[in-house]
Amino acid sequence: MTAIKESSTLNANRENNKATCPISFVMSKIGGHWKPIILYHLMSGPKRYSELKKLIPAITEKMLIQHLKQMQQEDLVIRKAENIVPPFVTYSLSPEGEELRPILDAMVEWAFARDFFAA
Amino acid sequence: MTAIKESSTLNANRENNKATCPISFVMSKIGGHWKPIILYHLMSGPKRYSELKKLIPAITEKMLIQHLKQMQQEDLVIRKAENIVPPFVTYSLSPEGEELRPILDAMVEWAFARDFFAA
DNA sequence: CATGTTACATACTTTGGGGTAAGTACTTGT
DNA sequence: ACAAGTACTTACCCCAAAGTATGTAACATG
Repeated sequence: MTAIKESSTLNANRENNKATCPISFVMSKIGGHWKPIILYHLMSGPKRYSELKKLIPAITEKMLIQHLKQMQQEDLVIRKAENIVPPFVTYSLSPEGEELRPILDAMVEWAFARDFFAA
Repeated sequence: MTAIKESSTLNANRENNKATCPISFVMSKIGGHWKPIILYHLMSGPKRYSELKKLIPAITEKMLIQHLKQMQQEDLVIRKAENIVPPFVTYSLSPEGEELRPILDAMVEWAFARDFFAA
């Protein structure tokens, strides 16, 4: 989880924005390159780690678990592991994560109302 | 606007995500450190360049115009300049920018429903 | 006993977003 | 003549997020 240098203006700004702008606050939770995509796929139901990998071919395993862990720590997703071998781990939206739906839905709507046309 | 290296996996991924995930598509428009804050302030009405500066003390002038220009190019904000000296430039949400309100409002609501308590 | 499967971990490198600092144009006030 | 105000521009640097590569545990199966 790669420690962050305290006393960098970068991070100071980030923290300040999170504390003073609700939009930035949300962005700090679901922003970045991969979190949106992971959330998007989890919106259609719980998924195995390997399923997410297949659904998001471009993502590296490092990025996938890194963000899953972060979102888990922030109580946005739930990790459920069957104690078997080979492992069987399922990720799903937590109740708090489910409450993101209005936001995510609004985004999807906005995207499709514009020049976004996915397959 | 600092040219971007073609053939970097970083950017290739970004482009791919924008094209395949509506959430990422929206994030590519309103993500980053400053765009959310700028939009947040523009939600309460048109603002002068200098007003935005005062409202967002931590932002540098470079970042402010950079993002204003980007959002202007993407038709999210409108720039209106009176032809006087000293200059008088006003920024406001475009019609397309206004359509972001449901998203932004949902974010604000989510933020306040959680551990976010701004002044 | 070697190979496959699943869900990770970790050291090292790259890169692009953001920060710093300084300068510009044009006019008004003193 | 010089400072002040407004809205920028530009060159240079830094660092944290993302990418690359490789390794691990624990069993199941041929």
